[in-house]
Amino acid sequence: MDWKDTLNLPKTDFPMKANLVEREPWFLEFWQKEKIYEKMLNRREKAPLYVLHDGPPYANGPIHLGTALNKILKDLIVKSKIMAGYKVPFVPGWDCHGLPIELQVEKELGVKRGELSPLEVRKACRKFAQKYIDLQREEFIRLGVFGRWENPYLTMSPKYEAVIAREFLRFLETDQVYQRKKPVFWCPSCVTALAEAEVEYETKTSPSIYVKFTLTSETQNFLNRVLTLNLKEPIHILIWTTTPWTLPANLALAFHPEFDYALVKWEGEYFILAEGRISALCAELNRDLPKILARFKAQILENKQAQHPFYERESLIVLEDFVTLDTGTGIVHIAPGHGEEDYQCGLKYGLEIYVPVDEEGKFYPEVPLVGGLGLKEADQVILKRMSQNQKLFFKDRVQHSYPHCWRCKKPVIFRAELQWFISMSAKALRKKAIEWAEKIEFIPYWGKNRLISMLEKRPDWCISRQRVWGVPITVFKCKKCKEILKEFKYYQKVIEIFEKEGCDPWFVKSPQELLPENTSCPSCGGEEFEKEKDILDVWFDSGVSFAGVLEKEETLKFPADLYLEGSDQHRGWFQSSLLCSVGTREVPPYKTVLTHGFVVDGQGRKMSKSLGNVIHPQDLIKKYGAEIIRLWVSAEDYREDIKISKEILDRLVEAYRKIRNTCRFLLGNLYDFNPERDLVEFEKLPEFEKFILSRLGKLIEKVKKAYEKFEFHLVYHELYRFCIVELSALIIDINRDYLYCEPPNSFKRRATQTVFYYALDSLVKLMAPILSFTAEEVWQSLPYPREASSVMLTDFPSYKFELSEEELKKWENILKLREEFLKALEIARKDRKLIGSSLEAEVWVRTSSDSKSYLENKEFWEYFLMVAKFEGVEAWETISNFEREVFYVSENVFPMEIKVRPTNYRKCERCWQRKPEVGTLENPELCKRCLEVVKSLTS
RNA sequence: GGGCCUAUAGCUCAGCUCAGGUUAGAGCGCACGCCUGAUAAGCGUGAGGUCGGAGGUUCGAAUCCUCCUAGGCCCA
Repeated sequence: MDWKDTLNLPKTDFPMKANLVEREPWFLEFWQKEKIYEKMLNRREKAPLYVLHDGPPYANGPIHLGTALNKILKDLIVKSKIMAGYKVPFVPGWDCHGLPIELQVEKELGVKRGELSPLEVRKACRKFAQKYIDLQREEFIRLGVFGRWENPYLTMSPKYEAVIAREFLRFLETDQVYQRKKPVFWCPSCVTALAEAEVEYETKTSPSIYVKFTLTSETQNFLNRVLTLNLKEPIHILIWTTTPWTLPANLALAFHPEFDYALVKWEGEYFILAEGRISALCAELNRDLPKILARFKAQILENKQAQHPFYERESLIVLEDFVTLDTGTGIVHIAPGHGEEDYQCGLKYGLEIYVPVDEEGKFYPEVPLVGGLGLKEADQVILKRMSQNQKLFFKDRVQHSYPHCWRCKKPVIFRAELQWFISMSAKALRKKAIEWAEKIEFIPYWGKNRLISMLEKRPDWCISRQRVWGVPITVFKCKKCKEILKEFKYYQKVIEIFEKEGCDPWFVKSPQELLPENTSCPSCGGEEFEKEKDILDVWFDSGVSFAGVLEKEETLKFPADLYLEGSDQHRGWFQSSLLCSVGTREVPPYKTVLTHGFVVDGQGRKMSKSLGNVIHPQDLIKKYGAEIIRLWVSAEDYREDIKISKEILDRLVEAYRKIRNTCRFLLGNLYDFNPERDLVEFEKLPEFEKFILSRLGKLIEKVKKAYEKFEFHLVYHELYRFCIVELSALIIDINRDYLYCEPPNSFKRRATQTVFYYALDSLVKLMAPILSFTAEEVWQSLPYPREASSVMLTDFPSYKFELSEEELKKWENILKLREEFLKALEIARKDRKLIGSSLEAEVWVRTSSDSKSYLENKEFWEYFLMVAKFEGVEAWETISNFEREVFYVSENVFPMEIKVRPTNYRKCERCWQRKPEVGTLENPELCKRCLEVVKSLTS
């Protein structure tokens, strides 16, 4: 007879092979059709609200692993928080405006800036952004991310654009906005400002000149005194430049605060230059080493003056860290209107941001010497003048890398233009933001310092861009007196228009059409106005999302509980949001900031096309399914760089299979289990079953805590480990006999099933936020009535299952002893080939250790070790010696000795256990237990 | 060049900031063996680490300090 038919073998339709790639879409459809996310929220109608505000990704391409990581992390939080009892509405968003899209659109259309009307460009940009919003939305959904996808927030929607303008006006109203010149890349040939992305670096030949700035007599006297010299001849500060045309704009000379400067005599003249440049300069200029008359630090010269080389004007001596000893003389000529560092220096020393060059690269007519000239001509005139008046020390030509316009390919210049700024100091914005940052929770903790140190150092926020794909800086200026209209009442109408039509009208309507009727300048009574042409920095767009989303949506709240983005956003969104919120609401927009690192390859290097190590989420979905990406996100500690590689993915796939198979086994063995009917009370369970449940209780506790602290990698590790250790290696392996061989409704079997029931119920819920697809699949395969139509509509388990300290200690010991027996069995199996399965073994143990009392229950150990016979002995002399036996002395439990022998008992053909009675009963193939079971089945 | 961060077995992580103290742990993978009633499964045993490197503080450092190396993010 084939006894197999009398066993309770596992039954389930849940397949071993996941087939994620094909199966996932089915669950996506299920969640969508059943409106599961909506139901999750409805279940929590009265629950405490937890708002995770989505930082909008930029809508200009398909998602990459970084975007996927970010959204999945958010999804883990949304799902786990809901299952933990919160209401977590997630409104995804997109950042739609900005230069990168405008550039890509111009490229696609093959047009240059200004060739199309602003509205045409804006229309194309909107279409472009919408295309990628739709694409990314599908990709996010495919990853199993839940949220209000049908109605996301878009920074280009009319309502949102109106909010952006409205928030800008709040800054304007409160006098936190001002206009000031700032150098930008400028193409004189295209007559336009350029963004950094529009600049290409090419090799260019330029003049290389050394110019003398002679000390004023006052400064010279001062220096003589300080250095106790008495030089009558003039002393020159020597500078080097490759742009002679910037000399008319020179206002200062920068020294480094730390360098040693030398006063030298060179061919009868006196010069000041950095000591560290002397020898290099001598080589370059082919001169002898000069005599050093004195050394000094530049501090003594700070705020003194030198004479401009060709104007009746003085140049201020300043100190700057950016001066280097790589080239030049260690002294840098400063023209605040023509360079970024020069500009910063100008601000620091209160210099005018002086720009004598017009939009087409010509000097303004009133500029002495070079008025009306182009830059090249000006170079010549300046050089000629300086050689005439002996200020030109040396002249050469040099090849260097220089910025060029990406459109016309001609060299660009740095030229200061009027820009709009949000002041960090006017209303103490910087101070307030830092004070608030102190109170915000950062995960990891060091994010706080990072944000604060950036806030401390950041300059005023330049919010203007000379482009069209964005929200205009809504400012009217009186044509007559140039007064800015600041009060909101002048812009009421504009905002109303924006709310309905978006901000397109600003670009085409006249100020009269946009202003309220009969507006007159409050300052001079003028009735004609001009409107601002620049648009806002996109960081302002997303920075006010708290106003556009959190405050506008009834389901949300301001401030948010959590913002979660990559660590690059300390400079980006975290900062812009904080500034916008504190600047207009006096409070921060978030309570907690969580940052994650960046995705890197297996060696920890960033992904780049040139390294060829880029991994695309789309490929992973096709190969492994979204589930494996989700598992990857959970498994890696996101606070550091997040590695991904073939090996990591292989490991994850293994882990996935193990978890899946464990669930499958539990499912298969619960096929006839109905918790309502068959569940055994915890207190009535046998001790091993109770022990496993106590471990399950610990697991639940740990996992819920890990979710709470956003430590998902611990969730993954704990769940995975539990499947392997407590389930697969212990109770599944050991209690399989009860499941298969005992009568279906026996206590032993029901007790084991009870453990399985709790384990599966807990596992499927605890893993649902991460392995959403698989958890749902398991849930739909449960053989007993489900408490909800989707696992997503359940709560995290809260089973306790506590054991006493004493019992826990006992089990710690039992497991330790088990290891010793397994070692002895392994020697018998592997080294001596005495046994195969442990069921063929007999085990004797002799010990006088503390553990002795744990070893007294012979029946328990036979069952627990799955051996034919287990005996404790007082002395080895009491049992006879065998040829075929293993004698093992434990190294970890002292003193303990174990003997293992192959058994002589016959194998029960039904349960495969070796029992003494087999062969002596009415059915010679069976053991006593099986005989009874079989009888009960047939009766 | 500056600010912040990271570095523990082949892989993923514990332990390590504000709390230094037994032979540095886990799981996977690997090797070997077993099982064949979870079977493109399952079980067991074993081998893997100068805790990135070098100094220092200390009776004692993976843990505290300094420097260096490699890498990441943000700036210049």
